[in-house]
Amino acid sequence: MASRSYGQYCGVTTAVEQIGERWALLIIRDLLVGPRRYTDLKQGLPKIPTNILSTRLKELQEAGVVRRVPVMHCGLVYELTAYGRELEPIVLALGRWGFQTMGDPDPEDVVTADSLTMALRTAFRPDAASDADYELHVGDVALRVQVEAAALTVTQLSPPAPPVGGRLPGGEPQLVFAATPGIRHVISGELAPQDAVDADVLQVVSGAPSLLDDFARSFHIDAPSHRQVRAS
Amino acid sequence: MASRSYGQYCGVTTAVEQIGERWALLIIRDLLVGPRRYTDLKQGLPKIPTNILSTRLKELQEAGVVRRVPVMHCGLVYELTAYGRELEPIVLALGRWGFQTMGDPDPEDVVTADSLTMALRTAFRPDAASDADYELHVGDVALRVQVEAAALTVTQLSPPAPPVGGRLPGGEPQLVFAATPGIRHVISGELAPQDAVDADVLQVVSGAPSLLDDFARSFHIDAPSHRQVRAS
DNA sequence: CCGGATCCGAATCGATACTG
DNA sequence: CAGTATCGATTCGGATCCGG
Repeated sequence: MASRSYGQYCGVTTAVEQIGERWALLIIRDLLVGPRRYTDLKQGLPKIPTNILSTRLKELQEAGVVRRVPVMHCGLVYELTAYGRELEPIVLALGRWGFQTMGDPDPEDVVTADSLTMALRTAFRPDAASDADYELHVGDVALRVQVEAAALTVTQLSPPAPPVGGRLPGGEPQLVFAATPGIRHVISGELAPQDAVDADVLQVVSGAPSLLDDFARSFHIDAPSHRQVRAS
Repeated sequence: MASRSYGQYCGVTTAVEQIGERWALLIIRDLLVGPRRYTDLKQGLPKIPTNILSTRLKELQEAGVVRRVPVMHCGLVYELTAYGRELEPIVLALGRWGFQTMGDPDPEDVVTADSLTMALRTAFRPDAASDADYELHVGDVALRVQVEAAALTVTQLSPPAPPVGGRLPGGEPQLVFAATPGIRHVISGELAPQDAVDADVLQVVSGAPSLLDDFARSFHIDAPSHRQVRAS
């Protein structure tokens, strides 16, 4: 295994040796949402081979990033250690960085509940957020998105996952809407919410469409000023 | 190449597809210090195979992270684009994160000028820094480390590299000292500078040893409070 | 169903050699 | 100086299988 060493004595190198292997950071991304079972992770990462998943989980435990916890009612879950949770700002920053060059989705690309949850966290602007209670649908994924006092709470409705805090969201959402991947143009500010509705990128199921403006203010990632040049 | 896709539509996934391949982040780390030639990168990453280096450089250009720039007097350099430079806070945060679990160096581990430069940047605390002018030696690497008005300037003396700003540091350093990798215990606060001198972790070549205390205050990464458990 | 382990072909990585 | 070319060693990906 020393053959995989980068041969340098440096903090960045150490970090990359611990979490730089293929799939590792995506496992961590999902675990940042909450503890997950092996099967949950496999479903959230549809293209990961099962042997890679178990290998990575072992390596991440070895590195002190992930912990294996037995759960009383049949089963066990993987969860981040305190050390692993320190990666949250880094993963969020990486998500913001990558967002800027996201193109259109491949036909085979999926949006999972955990990745969408983290995407909302990357885009959340506490200082610009107004209190609101949304229900967001993207493909098969349904999320309850609650903003209160500059704090974001995301609960997965479908597929259902236990809320992190332990409480289920009460009451009715003020706005229920569905989005296509084109919503990224709304998040980047290139497309106004009303125009997105007109272009069928967003669809209001119930509630006041004007709340979409609040949503767009609360969840925003600036488009890159340096016009990205990409060879196709 | 689509076989290497993670199959998800998500900012983190996009980022990892762009900079998550083996060696990529270490190339970026070195380029964050300044533009580098192919040969410079190869020397800074002694264990990278040359075909991997050229493959990564091509991929990073394709992703808009790196640019290839011809230089007037014979040769060409690679440099980060504006998009690539946005990774600086992420790489620094990763370096701080990884620093916490750095053990002792393998016998074959090396310390390079660029990795040490970035290590100093990760550890730099602008708010706690006092103005000073150091010369630091670690192995074959010699660095001029200047702190002025809460700003850090690192110049590579050996091996010599053109300073980023274009100016060579003037005057004499106030303190010249040599360090072994054990300096990480000083950076983490586990070892007082004086004790480090007594333990031969640090050696003052010239200047007032009391300046080492300023250095330790200016460059600091807290040890993990959550005592890391690592299986050996 | 959960939590993997095993097997095998395909792709990538690593080391060295070589070239304009 | 700035890379290609080659080739064996590893790892990855996809599928199947297995014990609870």
